[in-house]
Amino acid sequence: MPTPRSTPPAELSKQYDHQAAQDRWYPFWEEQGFFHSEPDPTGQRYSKGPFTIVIPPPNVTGALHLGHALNNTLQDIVIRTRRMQGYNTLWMPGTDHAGIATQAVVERRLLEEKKLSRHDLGREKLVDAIWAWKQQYEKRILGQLKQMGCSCDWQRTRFTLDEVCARAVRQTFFDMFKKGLIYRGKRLVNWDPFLQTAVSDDEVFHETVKGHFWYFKYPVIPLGSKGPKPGEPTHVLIATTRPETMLGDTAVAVHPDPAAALDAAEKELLARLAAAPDKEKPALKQQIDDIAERRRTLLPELIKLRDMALAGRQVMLPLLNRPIPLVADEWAKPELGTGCVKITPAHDPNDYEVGKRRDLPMINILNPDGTLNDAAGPYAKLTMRDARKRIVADMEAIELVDRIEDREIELAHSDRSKTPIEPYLADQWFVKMSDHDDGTPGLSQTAMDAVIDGRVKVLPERYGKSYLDWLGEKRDWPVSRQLWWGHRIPVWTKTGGVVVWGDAAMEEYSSTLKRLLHEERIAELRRRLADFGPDGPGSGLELVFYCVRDENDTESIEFLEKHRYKQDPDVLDTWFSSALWPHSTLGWPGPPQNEGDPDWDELKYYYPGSVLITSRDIITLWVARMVLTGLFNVGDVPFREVYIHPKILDGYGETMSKSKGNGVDPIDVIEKFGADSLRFGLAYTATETQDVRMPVEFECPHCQNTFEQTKKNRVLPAVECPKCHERFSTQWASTPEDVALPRGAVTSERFELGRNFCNKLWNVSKLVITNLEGYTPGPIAEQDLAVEDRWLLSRLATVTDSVSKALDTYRFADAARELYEFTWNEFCSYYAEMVKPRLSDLSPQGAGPRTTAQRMFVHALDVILRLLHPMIPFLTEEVWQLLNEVAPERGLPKPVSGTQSVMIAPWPEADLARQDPTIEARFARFQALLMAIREIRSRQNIQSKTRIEFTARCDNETAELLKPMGPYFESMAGATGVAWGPDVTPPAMSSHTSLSGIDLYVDLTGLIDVAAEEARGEKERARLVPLIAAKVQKLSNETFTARAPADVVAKERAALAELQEQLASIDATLAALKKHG
RNA sequence: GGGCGUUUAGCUCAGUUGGUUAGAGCGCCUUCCUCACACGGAGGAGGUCACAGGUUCGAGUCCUGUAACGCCCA
Repeated sequence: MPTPRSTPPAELSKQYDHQAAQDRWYPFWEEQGFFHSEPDPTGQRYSKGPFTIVIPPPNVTGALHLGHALNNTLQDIVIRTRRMQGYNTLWMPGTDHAGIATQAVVERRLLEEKKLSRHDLGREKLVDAIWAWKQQYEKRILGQLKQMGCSCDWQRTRFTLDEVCARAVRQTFFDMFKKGLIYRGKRLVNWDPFLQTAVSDDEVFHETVKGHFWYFKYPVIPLGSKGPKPGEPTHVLIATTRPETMLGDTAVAVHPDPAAALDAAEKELLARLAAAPDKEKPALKQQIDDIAERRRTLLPELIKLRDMALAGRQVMLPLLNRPIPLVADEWAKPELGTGCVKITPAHDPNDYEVGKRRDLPMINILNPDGTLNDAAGPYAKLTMRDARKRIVADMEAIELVDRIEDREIELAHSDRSKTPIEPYLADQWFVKMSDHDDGTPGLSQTAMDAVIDGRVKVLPERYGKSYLDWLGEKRDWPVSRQLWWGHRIPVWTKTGGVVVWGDAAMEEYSSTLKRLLHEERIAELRRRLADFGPDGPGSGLELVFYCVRDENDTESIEFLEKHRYKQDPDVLDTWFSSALWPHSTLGWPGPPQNEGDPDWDELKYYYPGSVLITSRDIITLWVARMVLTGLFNVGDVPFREVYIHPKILDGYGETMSKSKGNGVDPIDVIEKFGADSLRFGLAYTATETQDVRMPVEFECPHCQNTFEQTKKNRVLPAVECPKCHERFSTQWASTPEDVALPRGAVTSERFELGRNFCNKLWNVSKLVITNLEGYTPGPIAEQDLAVEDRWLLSRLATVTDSVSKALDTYRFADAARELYEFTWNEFCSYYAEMVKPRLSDLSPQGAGPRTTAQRMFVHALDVILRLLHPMIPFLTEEVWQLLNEVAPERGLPKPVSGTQSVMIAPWPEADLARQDPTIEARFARFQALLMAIREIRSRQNIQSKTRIEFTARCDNETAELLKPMGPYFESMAGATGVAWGPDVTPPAMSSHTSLSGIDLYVDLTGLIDVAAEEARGEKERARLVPLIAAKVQKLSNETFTARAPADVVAKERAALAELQEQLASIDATLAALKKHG
């Protein structure tokens, strides 16, 4: 593809056309192959070696939002910078299948649109439907990334469910299984009865709902037939918010030392009371009184019950008439409720712990669909809700309900289906995270060590702590999900019926197995069989687990299935495949087996990656797991550095999300402001703090008016523009009339900064380009450099150096701010203005300076473009291509040909030898004087066309420095300097400003507004007098002069002298004005 | 309950190891559509740096406590 033509210079528009640049240059980059990387193991092409980033794969549940835009912009800035710096850069892109989230979205639509459940549809068809969704959103997401300008290696795009990733998942599971790091066990999970799957803790939200506390009496079973012992309670009183769970009760607990527990609770309350603010005191006192009351009324009975528990006594579970033990356990808090608590180990997390401690049976009363199972006896097949009604009624009928209280309850809901969660005991697969029995580090510890010893650096550092805290708990990782969309667990299980264990049975199989399978797998099978003796694991029904490594090992699978082994129906947690992302995408466990698989060399060349850039909410779920699987599978960390960037919040400090309606679609921003503005705006806000607030606004599609998005209007399906009063639709539009309205974009004014900056850069580029007539490339002789040239080269060296350093250390905002300041306030406001006279001097004697000016101007722009390219790639490319036409060879000290694209241009080197503090100081004086003249013009209301004259009283040295700047005062302030030096006489009618070391007088004969001058003088006086007083006091403080460093004291003295000088000269001016007035 | 963070101009944010008179963008006011740019130029107003103590010659910056807000974990 030939290089597309930029717009011809003569036709350059006043405003930067971002759309045209994006359309022109992205395809160009892609087709030139600039995004693609190939391994270069010998280092022939890239002496600096590889620089690798793997994308945090966005999930295919929905389109990208602004948080993704930030994440990917920062990655692109890093990768583009490194590419220009000469690294062999690979940015590995792809998407994540996000099992539960995606399946939930598709299921919900299925239900809404076709009134079908997943069971109506069946596994295969549902999975097909989800794949169709995935195709649609993957395309959308990758399209969004491209519109943002992301320079990913698209040829390598991966998806966490594709063949390459699946192979890695199977191999990892197999290896962990073989090493005994994966096991199956019972665990209480958050069961979503609607979706019929376990959901993780992260997918649960709590909501306060109105509920009740039911007080039930469980009869004590008397000893023998004589009835209760004298003084012994006949009933135990328990309170519950979920009466239906009593069907699964297997004990009632009482505290083992209720007196001590009350004392401890009281002591804690007293301590809190002592420290509490007054307004909280009454409530605490009330609680303390309550404990005293309990000690009198409740404690004797609790002690009796405790003794009965220790004696092994039982109570009768009403309705089911099942004897259950009284147990002594700390979970029963004597300061709360009735002091006794029913224990339902299979349906409550705390009770589950009690059950494990006290070795209680765990009775599951729930079917996966949320109805009760046979364990519920007469209540089987009822829903939980119906069962509750029946049970309460039945308990009342047998007079075992003591009382019912109203109460607010924190009820867990599934984030995916919005239905209440049922705690549910289920078989789950786990990855063992704790250390090994022999004391060697387990998976958690290896990942912790990598951060502790610095093999992985977490930035900003504080996030290393959350990583270590979380891993430090070494909690086993539950990896099964009862879903249909995901990596199926590669374990075949033989259940029920045929009970097979021990060597005899093994013999029966081994001859067949030997023919079919690897030796090591047989050994593994044998070991497992031996481990599972007659008592092991679980109920004894599931006995043999067989893990098949290779999905295509149809022989093994057929063999297993012929012998009535069944594959586990569950799939793996999405994070299991995401954890492998940094090495699976590079072809682990290679070498390649199928045509098109990534070459094994790639892992060797690109792994470990250089940096992972992500946001803080997945440090634990994802980052930690990538580190541990990387170490486990590859033997090395997945990346050297982790950079955590801030989160984007809306104007109210709330997380942006589609469900709140405050989400900003990056595409809306791109359409309105351009991708460059989006990127620059995001980089500008990416500081080291945790959050970025971004006020959100609607844009009316009728009149383009923008107005604030509020908590009220952001949930409306249609909004009326407050200006033109026309209506437009939002993301919530659903009725035909709302949908028919034009859609209003949701953006943020924060991106105006980026747009304005781009426009400024565009225009100064235009200025350069249109002034290059007759340009010839060549070096510049030192003596030909003007003051502003040397100043700019000095600044350019400094800026190049500090921007490079900022980008190296992920200080994106610093880099963006510095480039903004430099480009706008120095390059545009000063250099461009100062170089104009030379450029427009077409006389023969002007030819030399003009040539120098052109070479300088184009060089500076060239460097600025390269420094800004990673942040604003499209605009810089557009201008780069224009420069390639009008000044194909350019640059200092020696011109070189502009590269085919700015994205492959070399990163600017800071020429620190050009830093010149003297010239910068001189320039600063010039700027101060210039601004003072402008200020006088303004306060005297002098027309811009009116020329003025000024006199500067200063020392000879300053005069010599500033005199040569005369022409710039002419061109930039319309002012002529008529006299310079210590002995000048101010004009009779003049306006005066006192600067440090310079008294400026602007001749205002016939112009002066005396009142304005007096006002100004008085104002200055009012400002200076207290400053001087403060300084005098400071310097008369002997401890200050004695203890502060000498240079600080000297500085203060000098400052005081100067202030006093300024005050004196203002006083003189005021006196003169009075005389005239 | 534990951890992390934030609190600086009307709004959104900078402010490096404590050291001149605390900065920017937007908004606001005045003025100018002058041949790169009104998405612009020139000028201006606006802050007891959340609060209370402490360390120090000196605190927006360091320490302690308080309050409000946010995020993560339990």
